[in-house]
Amino acid sequence: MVATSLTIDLNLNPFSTTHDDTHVKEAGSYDDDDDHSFEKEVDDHSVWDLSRKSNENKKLKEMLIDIWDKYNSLTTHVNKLIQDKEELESSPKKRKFDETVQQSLWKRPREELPISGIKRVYVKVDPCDKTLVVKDGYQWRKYGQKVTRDNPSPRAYYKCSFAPVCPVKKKVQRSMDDDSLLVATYEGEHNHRSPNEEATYALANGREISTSERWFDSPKLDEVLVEQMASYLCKDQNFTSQLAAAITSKISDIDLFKVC
DNA sequence: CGGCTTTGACCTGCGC
DNA sequence: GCGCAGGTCAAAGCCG
Repeated sequence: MVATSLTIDLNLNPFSTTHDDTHVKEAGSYDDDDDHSFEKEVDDHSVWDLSRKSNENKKLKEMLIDIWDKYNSLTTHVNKLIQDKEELESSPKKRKFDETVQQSLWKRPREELPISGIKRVYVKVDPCDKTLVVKDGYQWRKYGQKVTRDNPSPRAYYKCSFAPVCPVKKKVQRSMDDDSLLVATYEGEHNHRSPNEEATYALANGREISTSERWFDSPKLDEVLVEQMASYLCKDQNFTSQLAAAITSKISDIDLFKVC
């Protein structure tokens, strides 16, 4: 597993960074009778500061994209590991049973299944939560629910909201062995970006996503994205310590201005 | 009012 | 051909 770490120079305080020092000194050495020169210098400083922040903003956006890519690849990797582990732990008899079920599920012999067309994803959920919802970034429309013979838990059938343009279907059913595990089976490949990827893409291009450009216009999307990013960043001690330092520095500077 | 979920009915494939 | 089981349809109801 690859450990991910961030080194972020937030530069939240425009007067505290090393390359700002000379500028602050110059600004502080003006005579009172040179008002115009001082104003011009303040304007220059604002423009320069704006430009610098704009560059930092751009860098942060690039980092956000990178983080999101890493998050996606890690999720895929974890799912694969869980799947491998389950296969190893299951007895030969059970494995044979699973294959029989898998074949009957899709009404096609296993060897005829497209290798990348069908994939299973295991999602840990609260056992008390009886809803068959797997949050995967895409929007789904439920079109059926059925209790199957081999599992007392009902199976939910979903189509991608962009059907018939997008042919992807998914089935969600609680695992027989583990009540807190949902098994999502995907059929087909999305022929569009996920709403999360769409948001990240738009962010990277430095523009808002217009309603017509969004694959779907859900206010929950931003919320989910922000939560995921916040959760990811909070796990990085380097980031949190630098953030704390930057905030402390900013607060002390504000206090300093008040005194002046 | 539009979009989504629910749920019973119907369709389809497979084994006997 | 029949019965069974999984998969899909579509009308009704719900909700924001």
